[in-house]
Amino acid sequence: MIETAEYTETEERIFEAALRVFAQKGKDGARMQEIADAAGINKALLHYYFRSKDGLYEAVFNYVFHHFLDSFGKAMQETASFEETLRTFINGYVDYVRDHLDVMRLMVNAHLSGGEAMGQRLRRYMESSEAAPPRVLSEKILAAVAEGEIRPVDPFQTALTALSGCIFFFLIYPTVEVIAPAAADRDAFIGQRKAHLFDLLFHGLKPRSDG
Amino acid sequence: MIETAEYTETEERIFEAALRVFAQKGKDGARMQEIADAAGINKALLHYYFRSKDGLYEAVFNYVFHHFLDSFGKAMQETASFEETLRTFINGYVDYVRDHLDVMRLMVNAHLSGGEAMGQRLRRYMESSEAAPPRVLSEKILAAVAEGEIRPVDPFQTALTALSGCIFFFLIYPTVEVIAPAAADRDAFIGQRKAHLFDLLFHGLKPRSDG
DNA sequence: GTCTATATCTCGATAGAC
DNA sequence: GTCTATCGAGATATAGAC
Repeated sequence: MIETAEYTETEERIFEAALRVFAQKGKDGARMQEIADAAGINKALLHYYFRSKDGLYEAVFNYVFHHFLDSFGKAMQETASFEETLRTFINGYVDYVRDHLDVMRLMVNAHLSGGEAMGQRLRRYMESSEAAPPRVLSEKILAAVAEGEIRPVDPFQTALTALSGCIFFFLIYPTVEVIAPAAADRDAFIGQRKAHLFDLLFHGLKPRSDG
Repeated sequence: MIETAEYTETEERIFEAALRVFAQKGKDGARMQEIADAAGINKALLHYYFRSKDGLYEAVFNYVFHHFLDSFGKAMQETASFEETLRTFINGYVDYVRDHLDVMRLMVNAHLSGGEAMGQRLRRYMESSEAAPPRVLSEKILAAVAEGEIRPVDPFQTALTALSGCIFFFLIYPTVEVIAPAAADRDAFIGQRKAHLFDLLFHGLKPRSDG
């Protein structure tokens, strides 16, 4: 569920339904009829509120795009130790994706079809966004390396690995459930995932005496 | 490019084209006309070879599904040390996805729309597949933990993290290119990624004297 | 096997009653 | 604002010539 304060109740119902359908089927694969059904309204109303399918998609995408990037960057910036930074990133991202699965799915779908368009959009947005969590993590890693708090690693590659670990398993959860018996209890599995990611990354980054 | 030995030359051209289009647009979003154009043939021929759009998608999906899982499991099983296992997994997976981007995209697309169907399919297939690389890695981790070669970690979570690190960045490469200047040189970036992943995971798994 | 032409249906979008 | 009915474009699929 996304907080869409600036919309009326009906618009919000459409919005939520559209996000769900677009996220799963993609822009081309989605059907206006399916969105209308999901929203519990008539198909004509979609066009009354949002002029066209393109218009509806743009509205949903733009909202989601900012929502996703702005999620919890500030909390990241306020962390004191690197340990806290890493923990905030992992818990924050995993919780965010858990609570906004379709937001993540829509972003992934947008990457699948038309990656260049994705790049363009991001380029425009990035100029005004300093607080995207992966960027903040990257900077914190750079600082921690300089302080000797962690081993000398590539900050961007490391942030990318952390990000992957937080998101990818949600994307392939149907497969994960088949392979791992433990994944049947979703909440428990997510908890394990957070703990594992922190443990592995923290130990992987800690300086070592023996080499 | 995929090796499709059991198909004629025309069928193969269709196959490749269909994979490309289905991977980017999804099953519903794909257009038979676009596939025909990409294959350099007439639309009617698609129906001559594969009865329907559904039939074509099923053929492509089933082939890709096995191709993806069988990729290099055997090489994994033959590794001696855990260090070699990890290196084989990372290099193998990264290279495989680099060379078969659309295979990965099709699998991701299938997860986005209709995850349950994905689970069903996988469940059927898994019974006859012992060599899927993540499974082999998971077993090797379990053995290495027992031997005291690496720290006591959850084998499945660890394999999942390795897998995420090898695949996810390809999926969001358009975004990666915008954020990381280094990603403009794709080959170099992929090399860095392999090195980073091995370094971080290996150090993260190594036993430590200091706790 | 490969093409052109066409039938059939589905989807996005609009008109118009209420 | 919300509905029913419908138009017209574009999609899958087939028929039939070569």
